[in-house]
Amino acid sequence: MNNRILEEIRASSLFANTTEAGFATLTRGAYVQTFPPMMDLATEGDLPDFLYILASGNVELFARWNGRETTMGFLHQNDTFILAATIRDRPFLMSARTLTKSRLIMIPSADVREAFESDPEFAKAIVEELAGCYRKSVKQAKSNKLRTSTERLANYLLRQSQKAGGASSFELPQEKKRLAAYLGMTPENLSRSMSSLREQGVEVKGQKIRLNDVAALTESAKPDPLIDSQTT
Amino acid sequence: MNNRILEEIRASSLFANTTEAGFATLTRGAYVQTFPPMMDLATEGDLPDFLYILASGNVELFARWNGRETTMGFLHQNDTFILAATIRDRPFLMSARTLTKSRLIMIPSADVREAFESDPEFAKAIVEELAGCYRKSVKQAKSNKLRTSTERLANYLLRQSQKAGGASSFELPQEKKRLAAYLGMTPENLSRSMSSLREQGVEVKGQKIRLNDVAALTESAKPDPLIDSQTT
DNA sequence: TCGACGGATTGACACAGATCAAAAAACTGA
DNA sequence: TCAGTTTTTTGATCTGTGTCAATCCGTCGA
Repeated sequence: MNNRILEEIRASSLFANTTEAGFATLTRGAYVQTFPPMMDLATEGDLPDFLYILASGNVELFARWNGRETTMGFLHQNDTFILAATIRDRPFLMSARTLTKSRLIMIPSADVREAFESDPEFAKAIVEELAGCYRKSVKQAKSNKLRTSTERLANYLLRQSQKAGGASSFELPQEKKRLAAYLGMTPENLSRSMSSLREQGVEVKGQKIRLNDVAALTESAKPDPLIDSQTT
Repeated sequence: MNNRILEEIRASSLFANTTEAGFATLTRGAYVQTFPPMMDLATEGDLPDFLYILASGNVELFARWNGRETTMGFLHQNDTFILAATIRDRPFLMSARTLTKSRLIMIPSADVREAFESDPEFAKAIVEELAGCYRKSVKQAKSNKLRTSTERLANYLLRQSQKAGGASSFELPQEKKRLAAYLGMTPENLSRSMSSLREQGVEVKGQKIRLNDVAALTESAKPDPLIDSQTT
């Protein structure tokens, strides 16, 4: 494993404070692999062999039941997945696929569990990460149960604007049909919801979004830090 | 703090393997308190002062947004709550209230964080617990997004039957209006869904449920271990 | 025992969102 | 560049679920 890759792994917040010994354990069997778009990385029900860390690219988490499929979330740089399954050595609850060409760091599950036992700093980072994942999941559940689909969309747009440094103009990071599934609606209704938000200054041109009246949108979307804040 | 209470705390799986030193840290400021029904224990947005462990009774987790309220979950004996918030020292995302008279063990958040740092066994237990909470939350999200309300109810009934040791007859552990909120539907529709499940042998008499044809109900509910299994 | 209250059920109706169909627009790859 | 494919949009319609209102039921305290 070459140094550039080791440094790349170190940079991930999960390993920032890991001891040298713990880091050695984690990287001895680790490797980095590049995947093409639309490649399945993990399938729900399988047992975890690796902990994945997304070094670059975009990954979709999704789940199926009874012939239906929905999007559970999107992963971005430095996000981990399969962590809870790895810790408990239980089957994945969600599947993952690349949306764009992606580079993934893969660490054998057994090594993660060993480093967790031996390195308190790593254990602490794991707990922070896990608590963050849980809190994100609770926020999503609240959003889905307490808001209508248009309200979810409006707040999603405000969060994206936030993420883009408060820019009033930004690009949707994925196709609309996936965004629709993520927000728990059909593509047809996403399109209609976008139109209905025109009254609040939302302008859509392909993947480009422009918020012409953030104040009005905020007024109607009523974002709540206990659902929408990024800092978990 | 008397011995009976200490033993009670020890019995909770979170502390089973905790070292003596860690246990001392956790219990030095801990106390046990009994609350009457319908008492608010925590309010979303507040910062965690204590980690709560439910020694006996029933507690409801709920959340509000924009004047709406929904039930996020029910807690039973030995369940913890506010754990993720305590770990990250972040505001609660959910509120909690007692449904029945309940006894709660309360451990100061600072002591939890200290024990977590100093006792690897406790840290391990925390991670297991947290991973379990996260997985439960993901399962709920899948259920809500992939199933219709009647499907959610049918699978809920099968899970309850399972919990009752596979008994075909059992009691709903809470009022129907709370169950409805938990399942993401109105009380009116819960009632109608129950009626529609009569065809699959579901018999309702007040809080008493009787499943006269588990095979037929299972056939139509299509339970999935990746959504419905209790063992996370 | 009775009355009062909250919870549960039933029916009528409204509405958000899904489905189906078709056209338009945006990509894809030779 | 252009055919072929996929995604997005638009319109029409349908369905599941929510809302409102009335009634029923069970519990509990006087």
